[in-house]
Amino acid sequence: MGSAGAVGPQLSRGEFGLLVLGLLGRRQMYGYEIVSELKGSTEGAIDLAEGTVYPALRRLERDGLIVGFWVDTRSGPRRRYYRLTPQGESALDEGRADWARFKAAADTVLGS
Amino acid sequence: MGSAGAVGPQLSRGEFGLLVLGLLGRRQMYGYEIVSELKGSTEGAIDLAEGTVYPALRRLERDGLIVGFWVDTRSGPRRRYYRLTPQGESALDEGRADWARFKAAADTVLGS
DNA sequence: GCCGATACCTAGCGATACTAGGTATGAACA
DNA sequence: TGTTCATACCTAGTATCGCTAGGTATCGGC
Repeated sequence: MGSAGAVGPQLSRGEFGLLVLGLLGRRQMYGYEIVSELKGSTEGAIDLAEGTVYPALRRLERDGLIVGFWVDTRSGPRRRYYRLTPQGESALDEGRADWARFKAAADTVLGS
Repeated sequence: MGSAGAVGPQLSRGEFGLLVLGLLGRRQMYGYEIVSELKGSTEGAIDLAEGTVYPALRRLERDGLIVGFWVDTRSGPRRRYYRLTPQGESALDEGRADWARFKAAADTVLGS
């Protein structure tokens, strides 16, 4: 699934997971950073709660799409950074394609 | 809610409801028609199950965004048509704006 | 009379997004 | 010293959603 099926199921459920994946496709990041980066880079249009992001990261790691590792800091609590696995890169590619198709389809329906 | 908040919550939960609303913004339709119309006009990219569409229609009606009415047919079972209420039109406008913002934000994140 | 296409509906399941908390670290300041 | 703040992580519980997998009913054609 993912590449062949209709977009609906993919995007409706793993939508935000895909966005997290997209961020991690640029560079490795930690959860708290992802929350503020998402909000900042989208001018507040996408403002996910921590309670959304942390479980999403766990699911992505559970599914083998990302790997996490602890990094100690000089100031403040340690951070758990994540980066994409090869599987994650593939999933991101598929996700981007799914997103493009869904976007086009939704635009057709919404008449934008 | 709707106009002011971040797009995420709106779209992730009412996403398909918005698409149904978008179809009904063009003309009144009945459930079964919506299913095939969605699939057809998006070339299969959006293929919602009946078990998705009928409950969505009930929610939209419950929320006052659409109204349904039975129409007898000469051939086959009767149909329940739906059309937008004034509230539904406003919600569709807001939904389109939300969609545009979310689309732009997601494109930024996904780098498309 | 039976089958297929149409057209509606729902219970139950799995998954998600969010709320509303909680814990812990280190810096700044009095 | 100790209190507060920003950082940074986590999770239980709740509401809701999309889907599966059924079910019912109407009408035309054979």
